[in-house]
Amino acid sequence: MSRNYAGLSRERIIVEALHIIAGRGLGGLSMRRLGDALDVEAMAIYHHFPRGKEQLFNAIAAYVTTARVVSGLTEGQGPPEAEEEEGSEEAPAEAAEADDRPWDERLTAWAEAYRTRLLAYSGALSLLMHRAPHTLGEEDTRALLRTAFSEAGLAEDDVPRAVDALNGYCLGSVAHQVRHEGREDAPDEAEALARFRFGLRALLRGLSS
Amino acid sequence: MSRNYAGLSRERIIVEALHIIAGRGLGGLSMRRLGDALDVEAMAIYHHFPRGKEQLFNAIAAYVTTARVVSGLTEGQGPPEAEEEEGSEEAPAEAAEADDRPWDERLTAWAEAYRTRLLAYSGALSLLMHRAPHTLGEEDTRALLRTAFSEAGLAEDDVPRAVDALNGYCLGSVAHQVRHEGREDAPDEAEALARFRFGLRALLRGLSS
DNA sequence: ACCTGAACACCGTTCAAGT
DNA sequence: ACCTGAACACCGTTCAAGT
Repeated sequence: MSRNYAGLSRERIIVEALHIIAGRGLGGLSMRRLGDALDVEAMAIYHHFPRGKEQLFNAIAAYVTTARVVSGLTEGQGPPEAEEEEGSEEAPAEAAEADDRPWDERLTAWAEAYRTRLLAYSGALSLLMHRAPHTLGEEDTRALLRTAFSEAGLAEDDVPRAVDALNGYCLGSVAHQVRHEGREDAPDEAEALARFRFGLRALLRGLSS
Repeated sequence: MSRNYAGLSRERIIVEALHIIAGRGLGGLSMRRLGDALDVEAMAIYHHFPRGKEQLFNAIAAYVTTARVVSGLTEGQGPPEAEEEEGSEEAPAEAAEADDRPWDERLTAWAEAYRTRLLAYSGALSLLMHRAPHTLGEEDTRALLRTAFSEAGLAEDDVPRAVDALNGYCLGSVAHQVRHEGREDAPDEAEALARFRFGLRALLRGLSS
């Protein structure tokens, strides 16, 4: 086989990797398998992720925490992945049109969207456990949450605590759900969503009182 | 080298595995390295975990969710690991002496102990993401939490939702903290604990109102 | 710049064998 | 029952080479 202009890109690699993770689990993702899926020798991936699998994992974690979920899978916007020195090719920022809904509706909407995203990439959930990507998307999110909690009347010192509590609740709820998936006593998605909302309402009520 | 009565046991293997995970991360745990640490050929481990690394991971997850933290590390009680057919050699059940403190104190005490345990084994946190061990310890815990929430005056249908919310919050808070560890803007352990308590109080207040 | 192909050290697991 | 040792298929990564 001669030359192969596979038209590889960070995003294509990440999306394909998420496909494999969805199908065979995180342990089923190998550089060679990923290469096969991309019609490329495994080593070609190293040209786009010079620091190898670790860097790919970081990029996936960044992608999962900032990509938009459109259909059943992916169709996200680029891999932000600022990661140390790199010049952070960032996503188009989504217009961020002023949202005039009350603070609790904004927080609820954000939380449910975040939950949906985490659930869509649940196979990669454990990657998020040890990687907190430094992306603009994350900063935007924190700003959004901080503003909402300020509007809710929280003391200045309490705002970052409330932001962390909400983040923790969302991540943990999805983890708890995925963790029990496939068990006979596991609730179905409808009940899981009901439970998520129940706890979310309680948390927001408790935080603002 | 002739015979080698290494005195291997499930518990010794698990504890040693957790040592390696603490030192080199989950990715640094290999059967061969684990064998070396136990002064044994890697293949000896398969006699105690016939289904290999997957079974070992399950056992570690079960251990982490039910072992007691004594000193800096481990010294937990045996690997419960009911796991499908197996006859569930369970831990001695810890006497479970009647606790007459009010419900919110009991829940707070449980949550903080759980957090401490998760933090002590934070390297194995991602193992918990896809494995929910079926142990007596877990059942005991759910019973304890259910009772407390019932005492708090929750409607019967709301009790399991509250239990899940609390579980999710604890797991997610630790995950969120570990995720940001080593980042320059990460809070220290004192502030992390303060944030955990802040969110926990809010959640309990919201759940019982 | 982008991709290949051979090579190296390491990995999980099986299987036959030892005591 | 408990452990060894060789073997096999697979893995991540490096490096020199091709275009």
